[in-house]
Amino acid sequence: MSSMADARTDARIRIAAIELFGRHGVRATTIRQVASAAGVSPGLVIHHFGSKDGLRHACDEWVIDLVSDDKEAIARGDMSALHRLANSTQSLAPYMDYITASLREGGPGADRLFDMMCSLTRSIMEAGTASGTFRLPADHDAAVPVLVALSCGIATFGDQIARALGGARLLDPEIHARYASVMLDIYAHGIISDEAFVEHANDAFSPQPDPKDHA
Amino acid sequence: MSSMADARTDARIRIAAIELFGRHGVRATTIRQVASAAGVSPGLVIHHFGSKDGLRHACDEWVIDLVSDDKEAIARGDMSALHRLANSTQSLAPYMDYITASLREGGPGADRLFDMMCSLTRSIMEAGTASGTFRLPADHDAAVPVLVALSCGIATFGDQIARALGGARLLDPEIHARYASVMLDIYAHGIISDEAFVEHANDAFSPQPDPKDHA
DNA sequence: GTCTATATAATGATAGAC
DNA sequence: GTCTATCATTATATAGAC
Repeated sequence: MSSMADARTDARIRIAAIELFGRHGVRATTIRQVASAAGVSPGLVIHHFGSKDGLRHACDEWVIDLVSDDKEAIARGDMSALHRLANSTQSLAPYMDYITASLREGGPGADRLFDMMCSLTRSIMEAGTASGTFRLPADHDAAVPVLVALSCGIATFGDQIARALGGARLLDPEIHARYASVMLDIYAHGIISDEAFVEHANDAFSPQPDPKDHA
Repeated sequence: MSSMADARTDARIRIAAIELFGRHGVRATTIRQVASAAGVSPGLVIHHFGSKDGLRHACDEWVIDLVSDDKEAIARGDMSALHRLANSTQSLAPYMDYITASLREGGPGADRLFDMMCSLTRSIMEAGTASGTFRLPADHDAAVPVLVALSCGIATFGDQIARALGGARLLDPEIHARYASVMLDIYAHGIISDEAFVEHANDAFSPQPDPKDHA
């Protein structure tokens, strides 16, 4: 249950990798850094995981299992829709940096991870829609990945939000209070108020690729 | 106005860099790749920009100026709020990959770029709120960077959205139509319908850092 | 301004001792 | 299982010719 003092060696390496991959990105993290953080030699990392790519694959699998377990646990419990969302958000929070880093890196592990995030989000949102707490757009298949991408955007660029508010981390109490309030407002009421213009608003989300450069 | 056939050499290098940095990330892109794409030798890239970091800085400055010009042009024109949003979205579309890549890399250029995106977004949203088209949350200082982060999330993870819908690119017509429809729905009506639970919903966006690991 | 050749540093991965 | 030592590759950056 504790950090990684009593964990098996391969688990310690994996924990250190998830931490560093999440913080600096997969590519920017070296095997030496992971080994150092785990308190082992670089050679041992290769011994256990075969290669850096093998290490990343192991991290992907571990996080995918975590999200999967999360989804099943939430499905079993009899919480309210908002409680389900809060539960999964808090449970995944320590790994959102890794999740978004892995998604950015791409590859089969990233795809399966995104799909699993969608699966979790769908089960939460559909249950909440049925109970009247949430209001998922009719096209569930499209709405779910969009919501996941929006949420990953917050996780990826949260530090910039914090800095724009004069802080360092989105989780700093004062910063986070303002963020949560705004986020709730947006998700509860939207930001487009004039319904008369809604039918014309499609253009706003249609960045047609412009063949001409601005050079 | 055309791509980069008739551009000055340093401009060609910068254009190629923005393209490759945006597509594969700054770190994953090598000077050799940029030089090859620009049709010059690796040494010439260094000659013009001093270092890879100098090249990235030049790209940042160029894109910052672009966003700045965009903001001023939009402020001058007498378009509707939705037209303003659509205009800037389309104008920035070819550079969103670079913008998000640079933001992820961090550093002073990234910070100034994010601030400029906020400045553009604020001017659009505040004008639209005044005219009744948009409904920006009361805490503008917090709402604006959140909206920028959400928008950057779509740009960063758009390929995953497309893949989840059976396509390859978010800009593919059928895929994009569904995305735009869902996005408009979310931004027009929100996704939380039960206002009675809104006051308890703060938890849903409060991922309190859990000191315990799941290992 | 542009190129080729090269120095230097860092990284992923291997080999073999303990 | 774990380490040290090392190889091979790749990348940034330099030096100097044209």
